[in-house]
Amino acid sequence: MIRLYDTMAREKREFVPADPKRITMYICGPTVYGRAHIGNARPAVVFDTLARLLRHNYGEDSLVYARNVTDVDDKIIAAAEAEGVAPEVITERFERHYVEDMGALGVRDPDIAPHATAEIGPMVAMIERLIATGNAYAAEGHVLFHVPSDPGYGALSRRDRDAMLAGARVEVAPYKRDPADFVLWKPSDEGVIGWESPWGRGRPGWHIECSAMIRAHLGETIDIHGGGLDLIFPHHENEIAQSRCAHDGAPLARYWVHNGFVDMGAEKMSKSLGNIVSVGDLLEAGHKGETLRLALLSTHYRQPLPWTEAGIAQAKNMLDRLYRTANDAAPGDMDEGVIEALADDLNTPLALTRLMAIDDAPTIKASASLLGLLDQDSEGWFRGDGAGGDVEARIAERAEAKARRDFATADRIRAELQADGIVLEDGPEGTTWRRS
RNA sequence: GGCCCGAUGGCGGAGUGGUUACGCAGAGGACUGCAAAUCCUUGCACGCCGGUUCGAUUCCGGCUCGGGCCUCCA
Repeated sequence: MIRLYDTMAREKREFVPADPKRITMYICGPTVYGRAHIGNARPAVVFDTLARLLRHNYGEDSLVYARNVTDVDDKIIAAAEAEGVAPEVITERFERHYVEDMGALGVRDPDIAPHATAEIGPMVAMIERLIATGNAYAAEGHVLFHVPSDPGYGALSRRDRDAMLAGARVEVAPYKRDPADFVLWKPSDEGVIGWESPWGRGRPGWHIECSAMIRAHLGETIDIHGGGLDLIFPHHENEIAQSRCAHDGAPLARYWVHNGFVDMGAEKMSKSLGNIVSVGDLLEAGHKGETLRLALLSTHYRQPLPWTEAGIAQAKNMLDRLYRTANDAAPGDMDEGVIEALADDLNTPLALTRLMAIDDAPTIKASASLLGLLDQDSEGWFRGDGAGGDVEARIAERAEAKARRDFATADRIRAELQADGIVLEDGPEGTTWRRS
């Protein structure tokens, strides 16, 4: 039995899929206009882990996991203009980076990765439907969702109308009937990416993209909808309103799952503050993707995650130990304790603790796969792909020195290799090496 | 200002109405020519003030501090 904390209910609920043979999960994916930072990586890793757990419990083919790519957006348009290139140049470049970076973190590709620009038809259709039901209206080339037309609005974020208006920090556009109304479609100027529509040439608003793609690929009501907790309002609230109103009241998702933030000290990590750490930078700095993944999983997904060098080092040390113990064992049976921890609202810290406590190599190997860890063999982990160079020759040289009890020479060789990041370990079977 | 979330040892972090995990780092020991790895041992905590209770880190209230959202930021 899997339990998940449902943001809508604000409590852990037993997860009961509508159809155990076809579980549907949708995660808000990246807007591809820049390199993914470690905070962007958290939901990708968290929901990848949830997907692994669901597949383990219900069967490999039981899950349909969709993660979209937002490839039409004002920030993309701005980035393209700044570089003087077409938007596709930007979106293709950063989607490629995103896939590479997430791959390095052991994130499997979702089953479906819908692109907003390829789904304009369904979006227009949903907007037309919302106009027909009286939940939306066209004004000055825009189409807006009329929030007061949906009495259920605000249930996920638990805010009432007054609270929303009290804190509004954006000037209300004159064409809005109500200050809370949000854009479904907006006009595109000459030269800006756009599509013909019943309301003129334009482009979709962000929220309608997800609603329409969910409807097109997964259906009217899905089992799990996930994303970062900053998306609760307005993004997910708006998705809920659009989808419910367009689907005769059918709820959009049965479970809402949100991950917490990664923080760098006291400050929120954001591009505007310039204190971001991109996954690419971390990998370039020599950290392995698997280390970053473990660091991301060492805190429960709903808790804020402090991102520090010490935390990365700890994750690396833990993996060293796990790889030593697991050696190159073939996966055996999974540990029930690990499964149970994950099944309790994805308690990855507890699962990791239990993983560390296992002393049977095949069990470690199998259990780690649920967490997306220990995916390579130990030699790959400790030595990497790079050739050992003359390491073996130096080891032989040192063995000769040791044989004649010339420890000064032996220690000098060991120190020289150490300086190159090569650690020697003398064992009963002779000397082995690894990268530090 | 409104809504929401959090506060555990040097760091990370789980969990619990009563004997308080575990990991990383540190210390001591074994092993080693010396190391490394491994094994053994080990110190260190539940933000503050009240309340409920035989008993609270755990439940309730207040406070302080921190974080998030408040119209397109994971």
